[in-house]
Amino acid sequence: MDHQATGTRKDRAAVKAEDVKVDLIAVVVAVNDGEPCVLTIGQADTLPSGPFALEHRSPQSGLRGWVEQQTGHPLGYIEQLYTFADRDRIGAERQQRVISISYLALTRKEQAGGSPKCGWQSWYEYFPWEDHRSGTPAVVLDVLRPRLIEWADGASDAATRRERRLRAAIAFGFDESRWNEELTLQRYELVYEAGLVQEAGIGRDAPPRPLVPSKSMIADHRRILATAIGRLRSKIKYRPVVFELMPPLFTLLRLQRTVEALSGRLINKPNFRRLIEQQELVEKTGETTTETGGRPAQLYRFRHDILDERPVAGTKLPLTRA
Amino acid sequence: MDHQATGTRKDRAAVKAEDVKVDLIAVVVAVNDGEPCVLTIGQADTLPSGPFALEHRSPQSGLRGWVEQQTGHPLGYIEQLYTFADRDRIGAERQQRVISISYLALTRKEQAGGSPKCGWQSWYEYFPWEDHRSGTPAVVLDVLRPRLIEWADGASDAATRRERRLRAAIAFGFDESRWNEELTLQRYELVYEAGLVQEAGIGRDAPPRPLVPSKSMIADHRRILATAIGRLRSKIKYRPVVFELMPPLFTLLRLQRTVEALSGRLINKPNFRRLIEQQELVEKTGETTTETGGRPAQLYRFRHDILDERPVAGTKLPLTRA
DNA sequence: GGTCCTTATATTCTTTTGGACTATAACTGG
DNA sequence: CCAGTTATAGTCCAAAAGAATATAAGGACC
Repeated sequence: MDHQATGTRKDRAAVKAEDVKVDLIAVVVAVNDGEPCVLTIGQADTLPSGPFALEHRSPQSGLRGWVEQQTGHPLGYIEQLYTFADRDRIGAERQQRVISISYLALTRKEQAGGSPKCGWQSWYEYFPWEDHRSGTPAVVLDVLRPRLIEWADGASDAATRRERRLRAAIAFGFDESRWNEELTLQRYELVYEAGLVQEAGIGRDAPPRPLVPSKSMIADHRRILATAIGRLRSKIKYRPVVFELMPPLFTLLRLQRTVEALSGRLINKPNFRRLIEQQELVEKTGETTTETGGRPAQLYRFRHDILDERPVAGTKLPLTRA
Repeated sequence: MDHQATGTRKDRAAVKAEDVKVDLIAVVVAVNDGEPCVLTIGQADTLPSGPFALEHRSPQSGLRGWVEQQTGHPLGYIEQLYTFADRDRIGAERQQRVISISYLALTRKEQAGGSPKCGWQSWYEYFPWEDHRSGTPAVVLDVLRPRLIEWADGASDAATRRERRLRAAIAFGFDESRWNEELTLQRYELVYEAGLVQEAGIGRDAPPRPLVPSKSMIADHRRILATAIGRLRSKIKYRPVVFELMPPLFTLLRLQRTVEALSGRLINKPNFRRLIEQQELVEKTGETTTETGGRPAQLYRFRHDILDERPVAGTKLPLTRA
């Protein structure tokens, strides 16, 4: 039992002396040319991060510092994501605790000239099964589905087999259930448990199952990214955070494409416009642009003052109903 | 600028040597006799907590241990709330970093015999302005409203005055805006900034403003509780977590009273029943009870299997519309 | 035993919302 | 000037959500 291992308050001095490391880690998101992107550093696929130091007033301010230093990008909107602190999440056997406080940050690519050592990666390179903008991707039907069924049926007892099949069906929308774009983390965990991604093999008796083609990340950064995607996909439905990703002036179609990029699914155009307009989140500037081809489009601007007036205003994708 | 103070990666050794303390802290919630309650320990109003130690596999398991040891209560549902880590959140001047990973846990009072050193406190004793079940409480209209306006008008420049008035109006639903029960944290922060709670005076030149009558908690535990309440009020709308607070068998009215206790507002009875029934979250047991007085009520049971079938099923209070 | 009170349960009506669809307008490029 | 492309406006319908009312079934009290 856990509580027998916790010790008493007298142990506190001993606890302090342990080797604890606290990291700040950022998932910086932008949408470039209709692709949702995440900021990475170095050669490997690594999220910007750095130790939480005593000089930092708050973790947020520390994070801003690290990201700006490592990537040259100033951060605007920041939101705490999750604190990862399980014992064997990093190195399996090292007697060291690594606590990572993760954050979701939203910016635009053009914000500043990035350093050479960082770059934007489409998040669908890490999660090719998450992009349903052109219908269900082939990798889901041809690769994931059979492998997951195989994994489910590989369980020793019938109850586990049933449970695994059910989880897979819900997460990926196999049987009657529909695709739910918010279940990014659950899907990643399934794929991980089934041993279908590279990082799943580390530190255990890896079954020689062939992998689902996708880019990996170091340590558990891919899990952190999955957490961020799920959170963002959920959040755009009830908070007007998309505008953090938009330039000052934009057309309604561009706004729609941005939301579609994030959610990974298409939206009905007239309904999207109606929703945006009736919420009064944006206002016309009077200017138009012909850069879109076809009839010139109105340029809109986000009404920043609305943030003060309405606390829970949302973008409300027309995706809600079952 | 923050990033100039962060140092480089070479500082890591020095960072490790710093005095960092990581705590786990729990907001354990139950609903007893129609009152939403939080579990506290000791004489003072203190949330159960303990240091995060290397023996703990995960923070969750560590938390379970501490709470069970300090209160005798085993925990069921646990969810990470927020990680508090600002520098001067505990002692003002000590050169020590305290990081608190906070969790929201849901149980029932009857779960087990609690230790003598712990007890349940109605959370409306800490937040008397949050209970709108009998209409807007007097303390909001008679005390908070005038004091907050006074505080807003005390600002030096006109812009700040306007902004403060607006924030107060939105958070408390003063002018045209309606009461939004999810804004618990925003309201606490306003009350805190205005110096109307006891703990606001610590470590700064406290203005001699009379306080709003309410119970306080040690350190920043009241803020953590506010965070938990807001999160829970939001969550019951889209996830069936209320049932963690219910006994195995219950009547629909009791379920409604529980939701009302949490959200702090009344719900239309027929609509609530319809909503619950059409979602198929519960099933009749066939048994009835006469303990409610009046016509005997059907006893229902939560359909636990629904959790496997539908990921995003919610309780959906009839509170959504503006 | 009947009356009244209490609570449970069923039903109706109406407004609002959100999803699908169609039509028209305005520009570009050949 | 015609085809193609995109922008914008409007209609229709089904589902959801709010409010209110009616009926059922027990207990308490006289």
